Amino acid sequence: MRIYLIFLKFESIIKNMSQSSRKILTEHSVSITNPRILVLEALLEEGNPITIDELQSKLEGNVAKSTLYRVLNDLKKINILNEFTSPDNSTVVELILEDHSHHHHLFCSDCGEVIDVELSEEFELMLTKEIEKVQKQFNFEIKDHRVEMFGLCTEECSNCK
Amino acid sequence: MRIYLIFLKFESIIKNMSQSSRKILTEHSVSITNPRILVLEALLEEGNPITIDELQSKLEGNVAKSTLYRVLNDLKKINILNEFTSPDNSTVVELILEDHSHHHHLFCSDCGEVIDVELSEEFELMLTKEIEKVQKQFNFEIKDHRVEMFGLCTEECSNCK
DNA sequence: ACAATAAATGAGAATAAGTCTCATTTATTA
DNA sequence: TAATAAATGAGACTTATTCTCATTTATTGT
Repeated sequence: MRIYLIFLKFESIIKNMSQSSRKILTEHSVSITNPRILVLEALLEEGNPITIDELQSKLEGNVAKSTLYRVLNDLKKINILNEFTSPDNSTVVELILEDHSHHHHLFCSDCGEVIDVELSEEFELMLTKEIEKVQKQFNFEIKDHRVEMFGLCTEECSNCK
Repeated sequence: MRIYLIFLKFESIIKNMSQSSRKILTEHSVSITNPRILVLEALLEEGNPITIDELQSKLEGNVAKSTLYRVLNDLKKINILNEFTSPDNSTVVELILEDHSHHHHLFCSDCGEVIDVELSEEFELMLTKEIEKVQKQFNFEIKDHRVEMFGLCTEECSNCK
């Protein structure tokens, strides 16, 4: 009975992933296709920034390479995908979910993991003020910003294998 | 006479570039070769982050492509070159000079220019505190950080063409 | 200053990430 | 459900970067 309940819960998570994916696509008036659902599911399941390589292996050959890149570009176009480069020069990709607020990135130079980090409101406020100064100084209109932190996970770090 | 003095000054800047380049190489016990001097001179002359493409055209074919990449890797190894990727995915490179203090980057999504930005001491202090918190939270040893700002230069911006 | 040795270079081949093409398949809509 | 437009897969193509190897250049000890 217990196991059955766990199974039900698990199944509903899977179902939700697929439903969330579909919802995301319709909300952005993008046609619902299998590769798009698979890519979105993989990204939702990961829930963290992920390299293209990792994404490709998650997809287990179910989406052609050309299609994968096309789908990622589609997601970028509707502004729900963030793409950046890790210090070891691999392309990292992550879904921008409404409920996942503004965040920054922590890179482990050892295992390559990328971790989402939220900084204090107090800090963000101060950063906003700094950015205003920079805008004036350089006559820029700053649209976005990001703090990147580089380091090493220590032995006990649960985020790294 | 005036022109001659200007010429002398100009010549001494050039001479200094070459001498600085040599100094940098000897200080890091890296053998002094023509391509290395040419690349260092180009980077010193630029004084700002520069894309590989721009660097290549500055070198006017005087350094082979393979050598250019090798020299850049040499400079990275001795920790005097910083490499990162701009939002439009081109590789950007910049010399780390002792006198050029800790700084951040401002990217123009329009013209692609990358500008070095220093933020206030007050802000850096606060960021350091935030980073300490992150270190504890994720059991990380954070070695470096960087604030990236993305935006558009306005029409009057002197940094963009 | 010079010869011997080790290191660096140039040219182009090799690799890998990402894009493009085009014939086929799939989704949308009327 | 058929017609049409859009998306896909397979692999060719492009471009950034690395690698290879024969030749050139720098370094070192004499």
